[in-house]
Amino acid sequence: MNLFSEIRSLVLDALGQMQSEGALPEGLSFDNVAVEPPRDAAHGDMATNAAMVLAKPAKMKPRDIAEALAGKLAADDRITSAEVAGPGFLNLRLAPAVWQSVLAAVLEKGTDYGRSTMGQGRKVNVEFVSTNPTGPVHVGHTRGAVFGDTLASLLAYSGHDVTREYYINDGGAQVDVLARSVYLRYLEAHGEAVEFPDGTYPGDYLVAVGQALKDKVGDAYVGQPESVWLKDVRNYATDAMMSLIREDLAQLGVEMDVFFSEKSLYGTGRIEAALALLNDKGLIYEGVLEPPKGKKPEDWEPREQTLFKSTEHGDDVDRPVKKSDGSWTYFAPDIAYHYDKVTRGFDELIDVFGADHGGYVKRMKAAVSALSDGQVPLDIKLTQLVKLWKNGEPFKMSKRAGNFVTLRDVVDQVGPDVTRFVMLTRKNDAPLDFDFDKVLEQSRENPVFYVQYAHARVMSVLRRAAEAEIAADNATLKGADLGKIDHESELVVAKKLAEWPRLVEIAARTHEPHRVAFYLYELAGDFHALWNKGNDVTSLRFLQDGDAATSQSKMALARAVSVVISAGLGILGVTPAQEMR
RNA sequence: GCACCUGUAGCUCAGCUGGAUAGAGCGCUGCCCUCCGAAGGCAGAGGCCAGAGGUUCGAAUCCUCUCAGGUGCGCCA
Repeated sequence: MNLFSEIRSLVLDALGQMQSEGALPEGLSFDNVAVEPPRDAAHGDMATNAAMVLAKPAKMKPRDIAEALAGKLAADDRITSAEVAGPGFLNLRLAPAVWQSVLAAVLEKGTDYGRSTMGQGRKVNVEFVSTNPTGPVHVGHTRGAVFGDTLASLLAYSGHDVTREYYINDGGAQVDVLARSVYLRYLEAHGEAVEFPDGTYPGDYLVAVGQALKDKVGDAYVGQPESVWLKDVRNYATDAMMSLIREDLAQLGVEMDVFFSEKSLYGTGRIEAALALLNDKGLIYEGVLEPPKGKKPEDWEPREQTLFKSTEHGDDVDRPVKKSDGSWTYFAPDIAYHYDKVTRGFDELIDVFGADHGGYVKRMKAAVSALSDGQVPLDIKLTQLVKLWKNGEPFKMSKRAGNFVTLRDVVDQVGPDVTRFVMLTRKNDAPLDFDFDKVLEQSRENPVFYVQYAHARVMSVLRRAAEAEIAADNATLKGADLGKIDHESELVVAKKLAEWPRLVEIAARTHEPHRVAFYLYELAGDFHALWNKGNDVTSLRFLQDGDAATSQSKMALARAVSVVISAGLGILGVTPAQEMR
């Protein structure tokens, strides 16, 4: 139930009537007619721009249309007033019964209130994290992990058929480096003194892998050349890293549906097939790229390479798919991978990258556009850097993990719920400060706390009701007399709840899950405000001494708040607090 | 040099794909606890939405240019 679309339907019906009565010309498009909450609540509950949007095509004065429309709308018993304002806005006020019906809907549908069919079951693939299988997940990837996972949940909640996917970069030179690093740890496990030259991974997390390798193969690889052990060690090490990464993600509550191996694309003809398709479209050629101007690489020399004509699909320059020695660039398997996603029948693709991959956006979009003949949209979301703070200083990690802060470092300190929520307190394309002290602070400044506190307060009320022997189970609250919820301060909260379904659709459409976190903060604020008014105005308290019926009505409102908070936190992957400790 | 992102109150940030007098937290000023948890709430001051043009009934939002910060730019992934 989305109240805003209901009222919009009402407006469109009224406009249709006006047409049939000749008060409005035929053939107008109502697509741009919007019904929104006005920026200033003093203007009313909802506002429509219908008159202004239609004035020009109808060749009428906006105020004339608005006046006529107001007359129609005022006849509906949901509308208590319809006033023309400003250049032609129509401000609507809704009857308390409408807001009470919102509460009833929340209690009836539970956390499914707000669920939308907007996605119409469209298949969406969300690829995220996709960190190299060479070590643990670090904080930068953590933000992408939370963002991607939450976006996936949000899309599922709004009626999409979502697949969460991880692309394992196990096909390039970095996994050879990993293998050599593990080999050194393996030698170390045999008691040899080893040094880690530049370009290897010195992190402590490989110690256990080297030991495990020793336990598995004994001394079979000691003193042997790479040709003997490299392939085996590489496979062994990447498997070990992937299980490490899965554990890290599990700590955050992230579960992938598909792990897709880059390696599986090599030697199977799949890269060749994808490029052959591009070639058939005339988008592959041999050529020489210009050096980047201004910042010329020292050792630049022109070389002929196999290039993808990405400029035909919106890129700035054409991109190489083969190195000058004839081997594939990183881009080539990526093309094949995205082609695979297209052939799996997804209606829409989403990639979540770190900001340092911003340079790949245009070429990836160009590739998908070419491969799907423009049929499958690809949205690429970039997550900006996370800066960690502790005790007022930038937080740096010991060298143990390889000189970076890991997901586990963060989760161990503040827990998965706080980690997830805080990662969404900024929109994805703004940098994020993560302050270990502030995120655990118990104040309004800390949105996690503030939202959880609101939920805990509702739970507290329900517990107290039980102590006072007032029934407060869901069935009872559903049957409560919502007509008693009519004080302006209470209706403010109900109105906020009415916005939830609309917010879900906006957040899903824009691929911006942070909107959910901000909404919950606002909802919590409205609820806390009402709670505090109960200090002065006893009739606003949720529990009314000796009046079970009224208490149950008030608790129905409180319960509705907790339901929507639960639904929102559910999308964010955060567990609602039952009490604050 | 080019591309992408960012620029909104003293500080940290929202701002509904173009709506009305631009919002919140912190900080500042003044209030509210014999009262379901004050871990909270109420009120006030504080703005050239980086700057300049343009598009239209209407711009923080769209277009162009400029300035400032960030991230990248073939033979790494």
